[in-house]
Amino acid sequence: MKKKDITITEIASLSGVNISTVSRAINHPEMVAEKTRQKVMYYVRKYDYKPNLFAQGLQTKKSRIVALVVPNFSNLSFANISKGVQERLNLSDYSIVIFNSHEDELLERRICKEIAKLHIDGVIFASGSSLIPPIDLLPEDTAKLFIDRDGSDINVDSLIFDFAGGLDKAVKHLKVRNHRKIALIAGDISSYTGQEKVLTFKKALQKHELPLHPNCIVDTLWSAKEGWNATEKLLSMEEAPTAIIAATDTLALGAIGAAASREYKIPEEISIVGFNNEPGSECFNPPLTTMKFSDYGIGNDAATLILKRIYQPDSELITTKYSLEIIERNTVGNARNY
Amino acid sequence: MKKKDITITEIASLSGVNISTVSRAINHPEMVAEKTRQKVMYYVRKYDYKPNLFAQGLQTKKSRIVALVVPNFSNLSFANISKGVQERLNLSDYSIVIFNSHEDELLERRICKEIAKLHIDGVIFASGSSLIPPIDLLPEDTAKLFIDRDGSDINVDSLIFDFAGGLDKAVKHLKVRNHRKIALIAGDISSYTGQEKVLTFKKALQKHELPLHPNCIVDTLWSAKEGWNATEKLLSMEEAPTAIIAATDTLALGAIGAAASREYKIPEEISIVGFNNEPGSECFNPPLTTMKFSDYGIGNDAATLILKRIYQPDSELITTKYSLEIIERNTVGNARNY
DNA sequence: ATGAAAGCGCTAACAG
DNA sequence: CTGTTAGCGCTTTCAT
Repeated sequence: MKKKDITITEIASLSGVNISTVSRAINHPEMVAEKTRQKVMYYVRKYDYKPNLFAQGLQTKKSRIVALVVPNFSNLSFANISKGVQERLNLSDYSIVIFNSHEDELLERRICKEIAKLHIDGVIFASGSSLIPPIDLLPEDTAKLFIDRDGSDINVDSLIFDFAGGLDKAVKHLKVRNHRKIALIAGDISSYTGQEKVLTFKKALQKHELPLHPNCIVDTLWSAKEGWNATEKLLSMEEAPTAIIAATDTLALGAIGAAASREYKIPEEISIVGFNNEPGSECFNPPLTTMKFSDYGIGNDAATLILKRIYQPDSELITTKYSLEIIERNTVGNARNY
Repeated sequence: MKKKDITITEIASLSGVNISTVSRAINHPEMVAEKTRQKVMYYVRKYDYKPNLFAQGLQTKKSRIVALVVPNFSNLSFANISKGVQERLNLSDYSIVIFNSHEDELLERRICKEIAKLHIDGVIFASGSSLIPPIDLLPEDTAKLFIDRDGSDINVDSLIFDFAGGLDKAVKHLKVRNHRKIALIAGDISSYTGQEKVLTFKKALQKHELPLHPNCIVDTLWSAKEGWNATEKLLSMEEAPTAIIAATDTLALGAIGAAASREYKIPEEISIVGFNNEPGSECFNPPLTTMKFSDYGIGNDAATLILKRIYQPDSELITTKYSLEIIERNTVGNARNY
């Protein structure tokens, strides 16, 4: 298959028209006589003409590529999000490329530079890492969107989860089952968003008239191992909590493992609730009770929104909040009465 | 930051030389007088000049981008592989973009077309899905590489795992512990590679003088849920196997969940071995005994190899096999004696 | 060692 | 409605 790609010039001479007419027939069909258009498109299809992205980009400064930047693959809701983005984008003949920053600040900066270099039209940052993405490294006219991080103060569209609402539901769910000492494995709280999570948790406890015990909010990164370690810490306290809320299912996976390894019966002796309903959490041992959002839907919305921002850079700033619903499985039980 | 990128022309006039000299100073330093070069590079650095990829690509037909195509994010070894690829590539000033085919044949084809359109220089296909990647959709001069799939027959470099060797070790490990009835959750066996896996398993059993029981090889996809379902099937047999080998840790996660939900004690009543040592499997309940390869190392090698192929398209075809080592954790025990 | 000039494939004025 | 033309920013002959 050495046959090199067919160019607009060749299509033009085949159709017996000028190259600019071919260009118009493709990009602005309404500017071309129906008959000419037909003729041109016939050859376009026959030879499967594809515009050369380099040439097109050189001219238009657009690549028709959107990037999705994720901090890791461990938070498996990213898989569904990416699928949602993918399918929506394909509908509009855009491509999606994924970058994994591996929760590394330097790498994230590097990625932004690459994105700039590739003249990518829009970037979706999926949260997880502690930092505000270095969007200053991106051209101003690159569309930007945050998932799970509020960018309204820096003029970036955002799709955020109602973590507060979810936490409230989770706490309530636990309180009804007699839990009085609830701990939070918070993920990364070094950031502003992280701090907000802590605040949110405190408020939820307060609202439900539950005490906040010292050391019951533990700061971690995002791997299962981190969840394990946090749980070790929690369960070795003099009076261990009877329930643990983990900020992600992956964290909860580690929490379950650690609790079980200490011979805690789940959910009889310790209750655990996760967040995100990541693929696989229905298969944990035991299956995880978790807070679910529509990951695929969010991906879809994200793609729709970024396209809108690409086409209409000055349209109104959007911040959408997604609610979380509890999925009851087998990691929550009743706390023993005192 | 509206300031548009600085171009080679501007650098040229700043340095008082012709643009072609600037181009040479950057791309072929040896062709330029040391002094001129210094002068040019001074301005290059001062204004952080970056060549325009579109213009460069239009000329050279190269993008300095390598794509990594994965079938899912569930097999978490992809995370480490991607990191290995990333870091090696960055060293050579190449970018990596990731595509997720979501185990969808159509999507995979679409992705290949996008890769062609983007004029990506090299593509690394990480296995998992059942099919041979549609590399015929890629230009002939795009470097290609398979991970975990043998492409030697179609002239593609491959990095493959010694699955046979790993399986042999796993079977032996189990046999020593008195297991006589061992089942395999095989992942997808509809493909050639899959069939080979089945054969391999049969051989391993034979070698260790173990019987192959009917229905003890189960064909699945790659999600945890699939592992769960397979295990349900296995454990509901009249005489259930005492040990299960799962082709990936994710599959094993489901296997553990299903076994536990049927009140099997792990590892006392059922032993489970995974493959790949995916991040998180050390935190399963109980922590998973699994077969490990150097995922980061493979990613690194993959990047090195694809770069070589890009620079020297006609260099000798390479097929490297990576061995697997067992990591003993807590999911394997002794089978009861009969 | 350096400059001049052609051209990669495409889009978008500008004419007609 | 269509053709002509001028670049987009860069690399690479071909001269000098």
